[in-house]
Amino acid sequence: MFSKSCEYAIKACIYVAHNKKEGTCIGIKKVAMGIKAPEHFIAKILQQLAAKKILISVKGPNGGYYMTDQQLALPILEIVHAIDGDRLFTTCVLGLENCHAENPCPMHFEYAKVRLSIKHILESNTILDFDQLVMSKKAFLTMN
Amino acid sequence: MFSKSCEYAIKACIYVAHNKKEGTCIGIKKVAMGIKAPEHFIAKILQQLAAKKILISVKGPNGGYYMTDQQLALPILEIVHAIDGDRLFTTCVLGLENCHAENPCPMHFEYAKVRLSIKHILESNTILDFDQLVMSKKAFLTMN
DNA sequence: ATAATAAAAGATAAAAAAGTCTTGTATTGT
DNA sequence: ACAATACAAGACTTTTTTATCTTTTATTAT
Repeated sequence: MFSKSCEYAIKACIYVAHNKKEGTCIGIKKVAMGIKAPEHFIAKILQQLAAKKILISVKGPNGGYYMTDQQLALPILEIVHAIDGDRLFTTCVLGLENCHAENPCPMHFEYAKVRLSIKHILESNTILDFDQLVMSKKAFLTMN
Repeated sequence: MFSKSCEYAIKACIYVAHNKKEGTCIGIKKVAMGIKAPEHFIAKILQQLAAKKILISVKGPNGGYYMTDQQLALPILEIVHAIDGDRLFTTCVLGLENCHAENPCPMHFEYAKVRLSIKHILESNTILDFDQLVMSKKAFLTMN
């Protein structure tokens, strides 16, 4: 479904979202620990997300990453797009080069519905939504 | 979603299904061409499928693979299971080690529904069903 | 100014997945 | 029996993905 990078990206955003006060940063090391991701790997992902304006980076002592209220309100789909592009919604489930309604693979139409419901999940949930689930311990980013 | 091997496996089964008369085989080369898959790669996949009794292999001249009526009636899910195991239905969409209802990731419950509808597609369509779609040109295994 | 901190960036390495090649073995038509 | 055919099996290579390491640059507190 998602690339490993994208999984980390979603979890990292939720984790950064925990620090809501604007201007207060959370460093890479804490993020990496908090979501159990390799530090240098997550560093690159956060850079990409910052480049796509999904979060804000601050250099220097007490630097790190944070999110504005507007960014917190972004749907999870934005993160997926930033990291994996649109391959999730465009590549054929059976690997056909250019699978579409006029030249469909046997699963095309049935899978199209699945794709829509995935899209709906990613569109209707914001980063803040998932953060609140985690804050209220209704969901988790790691295992206990 | 599926591994490349699994994509090929599904297409190969549908292609082999075209030859319905029991005892009449289709060789690896024809299968590979018919679904545009690398010959040696598809060979291994067909071996795995034969080992799992999803199709039958025949050695020697005029040998190859064929399917019985019972095998034609198998749901696509059987192929997926044979090649990819159950990872599609068990691994967490956000990569958590052991994501379940008591320790769910933020997407767990919503994605569970998606998973069910994927499972439903794979259970309710047999190899023969997809073969008939292809035979009647309502679906394709390659691009035109 | 200087030292400490932390992200940025690029190079490198390890692991996994996908694809290829070679050799072996069974089967069948002649 | 023999040669041709075709699957079987394992080794090997390539590509892609994931992860790590090193150096650079920017920022800030002292």
